[in-house]
Amino acid sequence: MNAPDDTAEQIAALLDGIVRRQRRVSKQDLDVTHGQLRVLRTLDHADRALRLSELANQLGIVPRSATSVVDDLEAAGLVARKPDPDDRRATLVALTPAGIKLLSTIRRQRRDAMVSLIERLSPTDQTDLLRLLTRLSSD
Amino acid sequence: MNAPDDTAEQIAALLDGIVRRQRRVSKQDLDVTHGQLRVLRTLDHADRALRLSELANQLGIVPRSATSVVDDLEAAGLVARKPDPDDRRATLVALTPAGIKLLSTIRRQRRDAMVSLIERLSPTDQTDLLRLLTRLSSD
DNA sequence: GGATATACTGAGGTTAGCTCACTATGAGCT
DNA sequence: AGCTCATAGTGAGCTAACCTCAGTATATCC
Repeated sequence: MNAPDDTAEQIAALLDGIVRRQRRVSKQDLDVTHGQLRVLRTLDHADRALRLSELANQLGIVPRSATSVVDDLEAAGLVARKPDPDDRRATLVALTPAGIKLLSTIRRQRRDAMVSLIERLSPTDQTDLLRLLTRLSSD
Repeated sequence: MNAPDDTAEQIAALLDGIVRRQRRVSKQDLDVTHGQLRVLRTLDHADRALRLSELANQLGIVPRSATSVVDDLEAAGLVARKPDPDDRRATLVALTPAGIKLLSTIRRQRRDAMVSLIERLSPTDQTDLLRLLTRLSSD
């Protein structure tokens, strides 16, 4: 095992460990799962209703997987489905007032473990990290 | 949503996305799963047989979860269990020659998607990333 | 108007965890 | 020695977050 490999393996292990640990912690005191929170954030970020397939695409998952998450969020009253007036095959998914409220509560209380962990880095370090991770994501 | 929150949320999303995507890719052309590979690497890194509970601890999972991964690896002939001579309650887990060989094949062929992705960063960037992620991991 | 493509969902599978309860063994106390 | 309590591993069974494949409804294109 030479040095560069070792560094890369260490980074891989850290990335993995951070995500895994935070994901586990995050569900402990939140009433939504990590996957559900990702949907809420994506919808909020888009600032409009998204088609289910659009949502799946932005989440990097297949549409069928998005269906299930949206099912659960809809049952919890946090998002609502409505038919797309332009295409009767499609379904639009939008945050409900309850969903918007929950999201802002989570943000205000820093209940999102991953985000609050990252916020412990200095702004400069956050910028550096963002740059490096963006490079890893591109492609 | 103010700017710092936005940066942290972007970082969180990237971290999550990178790990998720790479994990999915990694199982496509490897004959071991991501979790199994983590065990092989941990044993290799330790350079000795580890107790099941020690292994679990290093992986950041509960012992019961390690049992299952080791079961599968043992069935594949990549690791072997043997009783701990010092404590008859304990089991030691060690890489078999086949496990060592597979691990070196994976490394030589850069078949580990996450590691090869990271290796596209310059050594300097890798060092920076390692530093930042280590800060996120500590605690 | 018929072939082909696209949007979603039902059914069912996998990975990577988890808890809870049990057995076997070790360690400490009297 | 005997009793209690702790520790190591595992069986049983659960969950989250994905996946594929097949099916239905609608749109589009020739």
